[in-house]
Amino acid sequence: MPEGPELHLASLYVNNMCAGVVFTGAVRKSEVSKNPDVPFTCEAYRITAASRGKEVKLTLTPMKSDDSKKRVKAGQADQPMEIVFRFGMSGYFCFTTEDELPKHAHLRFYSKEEPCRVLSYVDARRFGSWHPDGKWQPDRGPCVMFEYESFRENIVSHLSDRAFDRPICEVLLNQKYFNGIGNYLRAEILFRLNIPPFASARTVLDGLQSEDVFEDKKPLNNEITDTKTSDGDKQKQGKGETGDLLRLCHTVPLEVVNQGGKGYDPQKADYSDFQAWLQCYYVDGMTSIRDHNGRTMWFKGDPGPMAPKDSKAPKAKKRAKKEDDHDYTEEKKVASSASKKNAVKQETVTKAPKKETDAGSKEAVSKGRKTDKSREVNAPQHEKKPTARGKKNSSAEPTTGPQRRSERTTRQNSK
DNA sequence: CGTCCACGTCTAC
DNA sequence: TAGACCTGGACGG
Repeated sequence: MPEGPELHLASLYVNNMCAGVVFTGAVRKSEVSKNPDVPFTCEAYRITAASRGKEVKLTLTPMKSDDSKKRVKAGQADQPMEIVFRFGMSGYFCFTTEDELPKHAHLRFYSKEEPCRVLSYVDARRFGSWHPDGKWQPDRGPCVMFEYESFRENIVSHLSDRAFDRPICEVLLNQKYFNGIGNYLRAEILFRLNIPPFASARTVLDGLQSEDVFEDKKPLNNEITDTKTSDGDKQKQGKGETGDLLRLCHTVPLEVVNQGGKGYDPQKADYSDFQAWLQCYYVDGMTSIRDHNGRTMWFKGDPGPMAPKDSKAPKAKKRAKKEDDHDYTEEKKVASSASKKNAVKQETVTKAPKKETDAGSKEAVSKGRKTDKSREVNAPQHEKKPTARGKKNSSAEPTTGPQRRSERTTRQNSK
């Protein structure tokens, strides 16, 4: 759910769902949350939202009342309050009736309706946070989607920063420069330009200008153009019709925003559109290894010179999840309508069968459970292919559906 | 039932 | 550069 596009869609969701809605009372926090209390109580207020990179800001605005001039009741807010949210791995906003409150609704705003509805910040894993100070996190850079010019300028003018000493795929997750880019976006962006994920960031970015020379070019074109125009070595990416790396850090997230979350029918909201949109992340036939921070990097072809030498390949499972959680597409609609859970889309990545090279034995993974990341998995050196696991359906390709992208499992071995 | 994995930061050796 | 912080879904036994 939460990379720049999802945070922005969340802000649109709040603005759509809460337009015209009057909220009242105190802002309530769940017992279990360690985030700060939000000291705001008001007889009547409205809520609006805005996003910047991977943050969303809610503005609570007190409404004027006849007696507002006279005396605001003690403890009642008369000034707007702003709260900045970061979504962690599982945060999202949801507007429901009180009895439909989802599990893990950690911060709640109650409407004045009867029966009332509640705008909730929901976060199962609780990695997300909110900050009543109302400030965008100071060290985060300009939004890749909506502050494009300053985003470019910020990078071009700081290329000497040691932060760019690292592989481009790791720098893309540095929010000081790429506010809004996350794990699926970095894979999609690098894949489209055929940039080895572990190529030096500075080398890849060197020479790019603050001004986007593709500015008035046509928006984008999904062709993968594997034209591979790279005869020479100096592949200064950026040719072709898509634009340079920085431009894609802007346009690719916007493609997700423009999908609006998915189909036209909010009730059916499933994630097949999003899955169909993915060209690399978690896509069958692609390769994946863990970067130096233990995050899985999906790509195709040459990993690049700075690839972790010991590099481990992530397991290889199946996948039938939903990428884009939460359907922020619904325009306002009565929250009470029955929403049936339609079956979730299944299908998916069956790992390509491969010969499992690993010796199996080797040093046992003595460290037991670690944490979210950094699992030591012996990687078959040559082709690190995730081991195959059972395959489910999906074998035959429906004549109609585009399904999993590129069935061209062309294994373009690097060498 | 147990293991592995997940759209992200944070902070402590 | 490791953990820490969390819950839950998909699989495997």
